[in-house]
Amino acid sequence: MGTAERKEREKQRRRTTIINAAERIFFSSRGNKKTMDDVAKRVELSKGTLYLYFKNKDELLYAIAQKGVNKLCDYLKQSTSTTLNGREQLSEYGDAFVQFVTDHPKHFDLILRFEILEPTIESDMIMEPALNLLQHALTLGQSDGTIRKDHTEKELVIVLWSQMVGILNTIKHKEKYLNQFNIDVQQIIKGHFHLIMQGIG
Amino acid sequence: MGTAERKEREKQRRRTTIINAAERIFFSSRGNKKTMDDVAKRVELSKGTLYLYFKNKDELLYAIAQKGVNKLCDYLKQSTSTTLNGREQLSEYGDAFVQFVTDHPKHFDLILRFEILEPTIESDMIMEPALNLLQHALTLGQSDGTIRKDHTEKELVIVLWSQMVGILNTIKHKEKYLNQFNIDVQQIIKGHFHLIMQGIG
DNA sequence: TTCAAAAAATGACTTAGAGTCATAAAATAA
DNA sequence: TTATTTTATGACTCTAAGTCATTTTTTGAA
Repeated sequence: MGTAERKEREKQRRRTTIINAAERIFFSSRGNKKTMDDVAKRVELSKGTLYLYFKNKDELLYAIAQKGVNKLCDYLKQSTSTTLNGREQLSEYGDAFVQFVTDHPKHFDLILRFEILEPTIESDMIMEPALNLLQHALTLGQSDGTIRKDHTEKELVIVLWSQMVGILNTIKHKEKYLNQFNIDVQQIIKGHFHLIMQGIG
Repeated sequence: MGTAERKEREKQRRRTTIINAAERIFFSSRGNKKTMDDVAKRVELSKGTLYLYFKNKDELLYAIAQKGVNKLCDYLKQSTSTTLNGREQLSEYGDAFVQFVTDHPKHFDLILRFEILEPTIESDMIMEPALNLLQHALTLGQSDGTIRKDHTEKELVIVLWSQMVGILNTIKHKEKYLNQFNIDVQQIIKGHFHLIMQGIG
């Protein structure tokens, strides 16, 4: 009988339930309700049970962040077009990315968190799936001559993504400073893209 | 009589003593000795006293990070030369910065921490003094024609520094990932500088 | 020199929240 | 029906930051 299989499915379903409850808790702007106890209460399980499904709080957050990366990949796939050269495709991906951040700021914050914090999860390159998509544009550009060839696609994709993380980190954490100097966030993003598109060719 | 002045000086001296002790504690690679209790023990004061001199742990860390920024400014000043054009000066500053990070990795880690973490200190742009130096090179370059003028110096300096933070963050936190793909850190830094120097002109 | 007031220092205590584990309840299968 | 395995529970432990009533030291006027 397929008891084991059914149990496995139930386990997965419960895991998903926990992730969704946690998402609502962690993404709520309501004050300080962000503890595992809060999640447990929300999902109507005991705290101990949460720790049967997730090794620790970080693993739970990581699972939520992964959902975000999947969403981002959808955005990127959507903006993929065979009519574009590598350079144009890269630019499209940049726009799609900004759109994703605009549409799902909380998910993006969480992804940023895992880009930025001391790695707590073993296999920790949460963006990998999205980076692989980006890399296609670079490979394409290198073969159609629209992107420089003095660095490998892998190197370039890491440099580009790292720079992007830096820019978005500043936008998120230095809002006060930017305001203080009347610096427009849109201008920063534009400036970044201008530099990159000129530098990449 | 100058009692008040003397007291003020003693207060400053004690503050410095605490900062130095904390630096040795926080920068020690030895296991887990990184608590305020550990600092208190080291400096031979009670924990309560630490909180008379620093509002919280973060303020103490911030003071250490500021020492690091001062050191970095020394590096930048050292590499300033009137014989260079803006673009060349910028490049020199890049090298000086890498040298600083090499010489003082722990200080740099702490600076990065304040660039990256949710702002806990009110006036939170710890790098400001160093950014002002960088900005001189940009201003110079914009007037001698070696640096693009379609963005203000302030915008450019923020974009450049943010990108740099992103790159260094990746190097620090994604070491495993980079190794996994046999990616050389030096190549990443070079790639970054190549892109920037081409993009900035 | 004396001594009351002010300033500085103390460390036991409180707090918050992550993570644990002995125990109990539920599900399984013989 | 019942022994065994799986899943769930929540009271408890642990850690480290931050507090505060009390004590000690310093100050300066008499």
